Amino acid sequence: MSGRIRLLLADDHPVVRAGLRAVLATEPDFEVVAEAATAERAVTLAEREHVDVVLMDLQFGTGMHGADATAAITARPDGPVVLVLTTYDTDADILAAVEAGAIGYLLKDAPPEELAAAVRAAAAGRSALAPAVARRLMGRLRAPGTALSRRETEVLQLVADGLSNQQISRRLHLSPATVKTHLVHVYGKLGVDSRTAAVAAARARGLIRP
Amino acid sequence: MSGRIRLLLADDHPVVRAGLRAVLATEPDFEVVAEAATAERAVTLAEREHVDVVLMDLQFGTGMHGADATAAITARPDGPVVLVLTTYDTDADILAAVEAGAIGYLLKDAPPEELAAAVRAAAAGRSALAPAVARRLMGRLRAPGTALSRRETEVLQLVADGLSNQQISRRLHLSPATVKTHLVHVYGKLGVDSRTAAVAAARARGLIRP
DNA sequence: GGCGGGATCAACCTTTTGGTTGATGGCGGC
DNA sequence: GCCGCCATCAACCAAAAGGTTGATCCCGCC
Repeated sequence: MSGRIRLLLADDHPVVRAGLRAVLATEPDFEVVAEAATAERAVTLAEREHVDVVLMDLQFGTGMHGADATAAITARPDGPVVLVLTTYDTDADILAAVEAGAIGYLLKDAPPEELAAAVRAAAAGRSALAPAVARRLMGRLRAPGTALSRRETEVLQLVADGLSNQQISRRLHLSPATVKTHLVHVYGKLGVDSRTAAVAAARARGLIRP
Repeated sequence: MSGRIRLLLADDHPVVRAGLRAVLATEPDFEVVAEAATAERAVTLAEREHVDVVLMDLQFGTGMHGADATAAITARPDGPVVLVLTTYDTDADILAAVEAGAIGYLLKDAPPEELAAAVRAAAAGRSALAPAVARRLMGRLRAPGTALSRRETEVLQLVADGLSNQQISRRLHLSPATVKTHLVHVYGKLGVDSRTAAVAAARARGLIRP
């Protein structure tokens, strides 16, 4: 194994970047070589600097999303691996990050030791998932039949936006009966029995946009 | 002016605590004397240690909410002042913190200088609000007739969580008729005519937690 | 002391939703 | 070709939610 593991921190919060620096500085085999306050800057730095692992937030205040930056970085051959480090663990976020090529997914409340272990795993090409995240992925694999269809998700999103069945039927050029049918199926899959509960459950699972 | 400003950091994320420590350590007149990973511990430490300013997060993974801890700390005479430092800027959070007695409200994406300035202001008994927060409070003062009452917000939050009127009435020890009355008032204030639309509108305006 | 707003509840009625059953057509897999 | 899943629609009934009117109590304010 060659020298120290070279890290790039990508997070829009100065406090979080300082915290990561401080936490990672206690590990002698780590070296933080760059910081990025935006996703765009992270992509630039990842290809310009010699970096082994990128610690990537998903939500940036403005501009590119962390998942898009992850895709851009991992698309390059011989590029660094990307370890996602975020506050949220919704299905939508996790899936987006995994599909973008992230090698690991950590939550920001992780203790420092777990963080260090995940960075070493990522640098060695091994995957690193927070326990809560792993549980979510497992649950999704175990119960694939409960995934909402495209149309069901579309209808549910409009419900979350506050539309009535009739408004949804007009918006999607459907009969009100069809909207009701879709919703009844959604209720069954989510284990709820009202539109507001369905929206809450879908939000909690990250099935619709926040 | 007496000695250095003594600080207590209350946040459930180790990385954020380390970041605050690192950022505040660059100010020679600051001294971080304690850290708390839970709101309960923050209350204990705030009365046991000699502390001037508490930097308080609002959301803790489990247990007491930061606003409740703030209320408990500021209820004591000669206690420290509480400066709320959180990621969110919804009306509900801001109002809860202000009513709990917080002297300031900062967002975690604040640059270090702003953070330091706010701490000094708080220590001197002056209020410190992030610009986005101040804007929200102004907007609320300009349109007071449309502001939701405490009870209305409480009911609406439970609606957003997916509860039926009957479940809400049981949860809050109310009659179902009262829940309906509150909601009708909410619909009028928000300009909507259904519970799902009310939740969507309240979310868009930051009246309930995301 | 009155006035307004908040919080509480009741009765009544209309509209919307939820739940069920059933039916049609398309599409992909074994 | 048949089966399962998705998408579409209909009719019917029961339950929940929305809308109105009206009432009581308490509190802070001028």
